[in-house]
Amino acid sequence: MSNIRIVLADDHVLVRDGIKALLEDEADIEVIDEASDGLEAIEVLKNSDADLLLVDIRMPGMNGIEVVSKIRENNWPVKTLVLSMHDSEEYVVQSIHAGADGYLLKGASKGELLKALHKVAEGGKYFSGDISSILISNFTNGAAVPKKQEPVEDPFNLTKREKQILALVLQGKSNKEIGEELSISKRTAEVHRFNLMKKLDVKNLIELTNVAREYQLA
Amino acid sequence: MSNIRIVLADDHVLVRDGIKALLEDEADIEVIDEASDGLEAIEVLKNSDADLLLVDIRMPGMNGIEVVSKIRENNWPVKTLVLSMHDSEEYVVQSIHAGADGYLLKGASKGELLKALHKVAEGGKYFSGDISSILISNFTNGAAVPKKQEPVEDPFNLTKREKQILALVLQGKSNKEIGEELSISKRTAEVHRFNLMKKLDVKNLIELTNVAREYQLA
DNA sequence: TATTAATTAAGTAATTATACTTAATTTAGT
DNA sequence: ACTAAATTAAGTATAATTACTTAATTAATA
Repeated sequence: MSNIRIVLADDHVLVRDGIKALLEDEADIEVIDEASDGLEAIEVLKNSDADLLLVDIRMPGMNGIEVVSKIRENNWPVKTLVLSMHDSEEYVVQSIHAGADGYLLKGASKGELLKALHKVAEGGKYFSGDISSILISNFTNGAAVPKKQEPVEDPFNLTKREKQILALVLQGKSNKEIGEELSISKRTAEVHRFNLMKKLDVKNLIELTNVAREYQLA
Repeated sequence: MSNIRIVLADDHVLVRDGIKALLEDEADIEVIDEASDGLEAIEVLKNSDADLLLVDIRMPGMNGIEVVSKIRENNWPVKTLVLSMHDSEEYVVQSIHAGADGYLLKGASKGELLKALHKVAEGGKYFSGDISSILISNFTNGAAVPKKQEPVEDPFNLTKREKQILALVLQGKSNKEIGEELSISKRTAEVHRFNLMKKLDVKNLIELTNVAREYQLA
């Protein structure tokens, strides 16, 4: 197995140096870059082939959780291990939601850090300590429970024909196919599609499907 | 502190008797009633001033989770501790969602049962064993919905880059925008998109979003 | 190191969608 | 019956996607 290439992100030089020192004599771990805040971390990651980002939660500008979110949103092939000086319930849950691969509480030892790094680098998950209680409390107090959305009255003033066309669009049909299905000109279907986009204020199909889903149109 | 008044619900007499025997020499615990299925449990609870329902998941008619749901729905002032002979992820999550105050796995000892009973009776929560991994896995796969969605190993053989492009496509980005974002040619983005469509065997964006959602790709 | 797999990117064409505008017909409501 | 709204459809242009092929350059793995 190859080396684990790590990027360190923490706003305290001392902390970074400390961690580097800890990892110095690990043959299979390599700190290839550092960042002192979230934005810098993003920049660094863009131009690196790091395997893993070891990131502190609390940082100026963009915090660790936001960095993790960004990474996951864009599907960058980097694992993320979040370090926290606080075992706040909030942060743990947020990190998990953001898609972090692991979470280490402040009390973590060197051994635990190494264990976590390896586990995560291999594609696993690592969450330190007894966070089940934290998770459960969050699980039960509704925060993690998806609220059921009430059926919103279509606020877009779609006409019947437009709804009809929308349904077909959402089935992946092309304007030509829609035209054939409804026995109208393909150009007419185009117009309807155009008007739909305008009314729903979207600029592409993806947004259209999202809005349609959200408002349960069609 | 007053006694803990318990109602036992389990379809096996033997199990009920066993638990009663276990609790017999506990001064502060009192089994005030029993039920052999879910419906009976509901009836019994209506006409009692029990503090806690100790209920098995698997029961004829109405199962333990449904009973818990009913109790929570109607806001009856009874704590609920769910007993499970199976440590299925499914049940744990469902129980928590239903609003159970505690969950005991089959491996639980007498000591653990007592601990759980006291904790729950006091208004706390008790979840046995290491269910944090269960919770996390359920927590992370999107909504904390108790739907049984197997952790389908992406059967499409998408490469890292392809997953990355997929994420951007699903954000409604055009090939040009994707190219700019990843600092590659728009033509390259086109190729990736083309390969994605082929691999996922879809013929338009709509199907792509559906498949991606279904398999939780990206 | 050898070899496969992944990423990159250009070429060529055909098809589709986007972004409007204008305007002729239906339909529907008052 | 009158009017507004809805449906129809064409014109014009640009942009984007689809559907391939070929092929060079990295990475990863055996």
